[in-house]
Amino acid sequence: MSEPKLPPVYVPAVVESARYQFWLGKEYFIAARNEERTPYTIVIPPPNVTGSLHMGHALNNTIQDILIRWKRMQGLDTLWLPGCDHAGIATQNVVEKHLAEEGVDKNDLGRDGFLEKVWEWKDTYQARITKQLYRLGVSCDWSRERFTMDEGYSMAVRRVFVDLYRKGLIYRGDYLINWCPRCHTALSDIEVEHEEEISSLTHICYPLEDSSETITVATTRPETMLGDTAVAVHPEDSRYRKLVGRNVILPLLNRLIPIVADDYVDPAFGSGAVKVTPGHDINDFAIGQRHNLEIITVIDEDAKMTAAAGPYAGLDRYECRKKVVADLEALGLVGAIREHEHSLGHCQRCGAVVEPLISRQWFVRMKPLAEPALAAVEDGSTQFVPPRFARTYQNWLENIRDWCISRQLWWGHRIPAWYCACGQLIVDFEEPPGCSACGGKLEQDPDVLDTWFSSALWPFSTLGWPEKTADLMHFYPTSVLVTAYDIIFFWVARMMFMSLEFMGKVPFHTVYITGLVRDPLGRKMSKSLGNGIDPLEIIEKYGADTLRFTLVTGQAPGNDQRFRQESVEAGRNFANKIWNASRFVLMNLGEQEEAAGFTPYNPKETSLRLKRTDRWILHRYNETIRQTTGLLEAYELGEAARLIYEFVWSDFCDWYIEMSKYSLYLKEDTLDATEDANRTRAVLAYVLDGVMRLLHPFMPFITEEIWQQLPNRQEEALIVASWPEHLQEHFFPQEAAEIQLVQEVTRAIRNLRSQVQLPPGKKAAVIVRASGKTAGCLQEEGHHLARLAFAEPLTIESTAVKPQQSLTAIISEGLEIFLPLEGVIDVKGEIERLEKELAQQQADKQKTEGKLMSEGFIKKAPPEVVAKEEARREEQAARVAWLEQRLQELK
RNA sequence: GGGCGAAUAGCUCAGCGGGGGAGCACCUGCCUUACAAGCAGGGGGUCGUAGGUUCAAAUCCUACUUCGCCCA
Repeated sequence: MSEPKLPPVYVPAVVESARYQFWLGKEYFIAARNEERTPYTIVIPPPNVTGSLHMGHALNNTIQDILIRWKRMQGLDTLWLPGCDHAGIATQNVVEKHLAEEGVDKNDLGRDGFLEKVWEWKDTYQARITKQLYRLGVSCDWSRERFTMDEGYSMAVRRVFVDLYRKGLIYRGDYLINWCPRCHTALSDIEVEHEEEISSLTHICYPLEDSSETITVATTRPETMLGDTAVAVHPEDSRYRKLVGRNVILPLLNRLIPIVADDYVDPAFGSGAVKVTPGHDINDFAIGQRHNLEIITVIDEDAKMTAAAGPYAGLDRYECRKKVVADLEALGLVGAIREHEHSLGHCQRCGAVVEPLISRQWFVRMKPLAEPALAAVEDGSTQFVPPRFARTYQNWLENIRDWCISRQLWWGHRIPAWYCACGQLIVDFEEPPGCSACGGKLEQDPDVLDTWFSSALWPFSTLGWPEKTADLMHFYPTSVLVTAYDIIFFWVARMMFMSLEFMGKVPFHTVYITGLVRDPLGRKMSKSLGNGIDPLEIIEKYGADTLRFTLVTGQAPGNDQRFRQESVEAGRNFANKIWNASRFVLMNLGEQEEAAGFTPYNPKETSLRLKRTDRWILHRYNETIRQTTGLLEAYELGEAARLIYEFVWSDFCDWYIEMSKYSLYLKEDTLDATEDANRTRAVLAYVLDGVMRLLHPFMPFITEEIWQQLPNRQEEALIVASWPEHLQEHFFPQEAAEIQLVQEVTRAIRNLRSQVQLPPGKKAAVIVRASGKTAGCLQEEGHHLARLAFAEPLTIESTAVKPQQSLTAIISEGLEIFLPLEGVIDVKGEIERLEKELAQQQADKQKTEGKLMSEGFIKKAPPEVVAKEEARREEQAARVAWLEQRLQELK
């Protein structure tokens, strides 16, 4: 063995940054755009430039990197396109807050001055995010990095807007929209988050006109009564049928409003009559439309009461609520006030209670766009992984309402619409020189577009659209989109319909949905809770590979995971295990590099005489390749990682490396011994090389680092090395079964030894009763039993008899193990142990027999299953008989 | 009100029709020359409850219970 080249503990910090620079320098991440090769494209879900990356990003980008690195190794023309999102409201809020801390109001800076500050912010944070992604090890093509407000992208946004407008799919009008009084902008329906809250349900009596009767309505928002323009009842409600068509006098303002009949009203709720405020409630707005009701706006953009609220004008909506209730009480018009749970809309970005308001905004007509998007998922052009998320997507698109896309913000894509004092409206890509009707001066719409309007174009506009660039022609449609389930509506669905509308093709064939990364208690990580875990901290402490491995093994597609310190440590231990296994192999190859006669193992043309253990590990390795590749194809990344873990730790480290020591440490200077050692080194090196390949997508840094130290490399870097293939040459089921037997015998001996607390390392005689091929195999591999179970001297005979005082075990019929223990044996303990095993075996045997007695089973189960049960019965019967006999002998 | 998910070892989770696994934790013994971030051995589960389908159910179906999420 040569001097160790590697330290005994893996220190990620030493290798990671240098490795990333190496990959970058060699331009391995840059997509070749080779027309001959099959493209494989992923566009990154662009992180918001609001701040830094969180665990969700770490998970999401790890998954993308695994897919990209795997496909790159498979020889596909891979492109992973990175970039950031300008994140309209979110970024504007963050920068406003930041400026406020410095005592600066955005209005003092003015629109242009403020935007300058936001651009500075964007530059800082995009750079920070990029650095963080570097640390994670992602292999994005940085030469193609995009931003949702860069020049080309902005052009694409304008093209889409103008095109949709000209097709009649974008319109402007006065409708009830969700207004955030804090952010001072309109929001789309999905930017409103509903929360269940307990509030008061106030019953108010409205006096009828020309009568002393009253009709009672129930509301959680008494202040909106100032804007009521009707009272509605259900048409079938006998209590109120005679009142329909009559008027009530709206208290406080003394307006006359009609009683109308509408199916929407639930007769069982409250009093069965509802007040109708078309200006401040979405359902009331709908009723208003059906009955041609007047719309009165009583709350303004600051959530204060308007002049229409008469004496209440200028009051905040909540102060007004109190005052209205008090005034009504003074008039004796308030009935019961009950506690009531109802859901209340909050602004997604700032948490303020959203106010439904009538406002003039721009909308996208959704029906015609939603239909093809639904069809594409219906016919499988785009598939969700796991498939259940397709239903989420469908439900949303099937019930979709028009999309309010204008935002009263400064940061974002300015709406390409210009107005003239003469009333002319011009929508165009570029600013028109003057009014097309009167030649007058034009003014551009001050509003910007919903961020998601531009994000929806990400899969094609990042590739150069509307130009027909070579990238667009080659890399579109993209392959897989990796994202969390919470933005299926915001982003996935919108990319679908925009891509279908403008590219005529789905943007990706697969949508891989991840769960959320939660804190150890299962709570969502959030700034307000302060329970977030910074991925960078984990990377600094444990390394990026460890973080990646932890995240990917902790997840199953679509399921949330908890991020726990213990799991990270398990990942760290695995990295260290890999490191040390590699150390072992490299240390043993060290002197061999200089020595003559080292033949690297080549499965296609080998002169090496493979031994049973070699064939076994090659067989297992081959199986691992097949299964790993299959799991990756099925997007079961966590399962794939666990499978490799199992192979590396158990098969390779615990068994093959341990067994290899026999060949490597034998210092006999014979031709055979030298050949044996050389062959073992070659196989060790071959399998280690393969393991590095299989693990590379998951743990890129450590694998590249180790791989670079392997001798006889054909390729220049692991990142561009080939993905291992399942080889017919490595199909050795016979040897695999034989070594499995050796393992079972080893474990049985170890188990017997530990019964009597024989210290490991202390040699003890073992007698094995075996015959035929089994005996031959154990005889040949006997040296492993001697090394791994300290079975020395070892006797293997078909006629072996149990020594008087000995512990015994049975592996299978005719394969028995005796551990002679002159004077040491604890008879009572041994009887207990055997009785326990006998009970177990008898129970198992009974179960099997029950199955085989059943006629249905014999008739209907597949023959191979029946055969398996029959074999099991034989085995169990033999064991039971054997155990009974041993117990007899002991008693 | 509609939809979805989860319920499996003490904890965190895989598995999703033919005798239930992992990591951590626990018990016992080991500083064995790759690794104590390790090695070897061990204990521990009527797979939420009740029905059903099937020769066969943790796995498929139905209902229910608890928890969580999404939509209205």
